[in-house]
Amino acid sequence: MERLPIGEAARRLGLAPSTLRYYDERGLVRPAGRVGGRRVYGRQELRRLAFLQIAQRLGIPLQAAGEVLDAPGERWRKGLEEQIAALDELIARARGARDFLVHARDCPAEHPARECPVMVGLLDRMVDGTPFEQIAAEHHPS
Amino acid sequence: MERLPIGEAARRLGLAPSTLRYYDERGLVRPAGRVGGRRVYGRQELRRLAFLQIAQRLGIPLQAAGEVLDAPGERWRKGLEEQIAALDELIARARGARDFLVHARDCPAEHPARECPVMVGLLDRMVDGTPFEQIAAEHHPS
DNA sequence: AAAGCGGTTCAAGCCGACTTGAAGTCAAAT
DNA sequence: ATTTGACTTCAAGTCGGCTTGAACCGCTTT
Repeated sequence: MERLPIGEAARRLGLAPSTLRYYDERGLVRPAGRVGGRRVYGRQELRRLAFLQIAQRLGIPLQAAGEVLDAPGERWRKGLEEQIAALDELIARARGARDFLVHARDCPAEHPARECPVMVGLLDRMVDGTPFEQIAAEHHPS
Repeated sequence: MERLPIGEAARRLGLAPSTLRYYDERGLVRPAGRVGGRRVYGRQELRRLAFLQIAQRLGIPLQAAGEVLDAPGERWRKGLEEQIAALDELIARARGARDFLVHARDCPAEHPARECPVMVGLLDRMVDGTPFEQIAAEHHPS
């Protein structure tokens, strides 16, 4: 059972040791134990770190991710439902935005954000209160 | 030609007036002008704000979004290419993560993050250095 | 014995994106 | 005449997520 010192654990996940200390302090990922006062990390902890990394790259706050990770049975599943819904929304928005940017890129106007009628029209709808989510969804019906 | 005071402009976009002042100060969105010392916003500025809103919700830093918006012709298109690529990556990651969470949700284990073999296996691959992008891409080939 | 390495704690600093508070201006409504 | 409301500036505060710096410890290598 390999138990890695902080530096090695951090290296594996592409993080700085200070980050792991910070996570420890915040109670997000506590080391498996201490050996001579030094933090040592095991598989479980590395997995927790990996999980947090994924969550974080998707814009989920560390706090929320940590809670999902610690929630038992039912609560865990509920937390996941929320995150899945959030991801579905994110994906829809991203696809809408992508189409939008692709259009902008292909538009012959010199300054599409000012001249392109499609782009301007879309922005104007936002200005008039239509949430981007909706515009994105229209253009990209799930 | 309607020129809205800061409060009205902010309301239209669901922002706080202080946010618009902040954007002005940072040079991201300057009001169309001043009337009696007060900021007034026109269509162009509202569109800029809408654009920044979209960008921001996708995790693009304000600075970057503002630069894309101001870049002329070729540079604009280059900036867009980058953002489109970034979005493609984001979408791929999000879809991978979604599958991952869906699996976790459907896993009968009490604590999937600890017990579910698929989940644990995935996390372990990350621990061993495989970037999540790659794992996500495998599971969700574009 | 001294230097280097990798850890330790604690406090402070930094960045982005704002928000909040204090003090003032101005026009319209009571 | 005064109060209300929306604005102005400027300085400072907040929050998340770290990083940095100072001082120290214990082991190994030179």
